[in-house]
Amino acid sequence: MSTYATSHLLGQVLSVDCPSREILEHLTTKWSVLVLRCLSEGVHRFSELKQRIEGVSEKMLAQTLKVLEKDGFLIRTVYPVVPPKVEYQLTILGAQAAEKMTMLTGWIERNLPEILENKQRVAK
Amino acid sequence: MSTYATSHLLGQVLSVDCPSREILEHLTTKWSVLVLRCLSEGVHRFSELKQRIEGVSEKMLAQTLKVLEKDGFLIRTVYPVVPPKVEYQLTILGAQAAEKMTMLTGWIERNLPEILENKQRVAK
DNA sequence: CAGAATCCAACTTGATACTG
DNA sequence: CAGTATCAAGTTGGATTCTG
Repeated sequence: MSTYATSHLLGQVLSVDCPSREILEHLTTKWSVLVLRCLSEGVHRFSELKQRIEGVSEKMLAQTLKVLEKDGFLIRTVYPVVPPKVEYQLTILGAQAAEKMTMLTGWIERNLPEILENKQRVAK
Repeated sequence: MSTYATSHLLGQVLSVDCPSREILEHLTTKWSVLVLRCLSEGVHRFSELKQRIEGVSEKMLAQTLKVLEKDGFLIRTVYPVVPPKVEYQLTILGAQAAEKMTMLTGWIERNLPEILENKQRVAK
C-alpha cells in the first residue's frame, strides 16, 4: 500500500511533485555520488571516507551520510568502544543505486581524455 | 596529446584536482539530469524542454543548456526564422552520458515504491 | 575518533520584467 | 519563441571550535 497521495505521479521524474525528484537529488549531490562510489567498494569508517574523498569537509560528509541514511541507502553502525568507531555500509537498495552511479563515474573516468578533447574543440 | 598538467590524475573522481570532478558535477546537477533524460528521447526545442521539465525556470534551463553545450554534450542549432526556433540535441558523448543517467532515473522510477517503503521503515 | 555547533561569505535559485 | 537582465532571498559550503 502506498502512503502518499500522489501515487499517480509515481515514476515521473519530470513531474514536480513526484517523490522521485527528491530521491534523485539526494543521490546526485556532489558528495553523495562520491560517497556511494566509495561504499560500493565495501564498508568504510568515517575517517576513511574523509580521507578517500578528497576535498570533503567533515560537515558535508556527515550531512551527506545522514541524508543517505534517512533515505535508507546506507546503514550506520556504532561500535561502543573508545575511541569511537563508526562504520558505514550500503543497503541492498543503496548498492543498487551506487551501481548506477558508478557506471556514470566509471564512464567519465574511462572517457575523460575524449571528453576533454571534445570540450576543447567545442570551445573554438 | 593531453593539454592538462594533471594527467596523472586522470580517471580519479576521488582526487580533488581531477577534471572529471567538474564533468561529474555538470552532469549531476538537479536540472542537467532531467535535461539529459529528455534529450535522450530525441531533439527538443527550448519551449518543449521547459514544458516537459516541470518546475524549471527559463533561467536555470538556459544556464544548464549552456554548460552542457560547453562541455560538448549537446548541440544547439539556431534556425534563422521568425519567430526564433532553436533545437537541442545530444552529441555522441552526450548520448552516452545520458544513457548512464537514464539508468539511474529509470531505476528510481521503477523502484520508487520499494524505496519509499524502505525509507518509512528507517524513519522509525 | 566521529562528529555537533556556530558563524559567515559565497554561490545558487526563483520571480519578475524586458528584448530581438 | 528563446532567451537575457536584474535583484532579492534562500541555500550551500568551508573554516573553526568544541565534545563525549
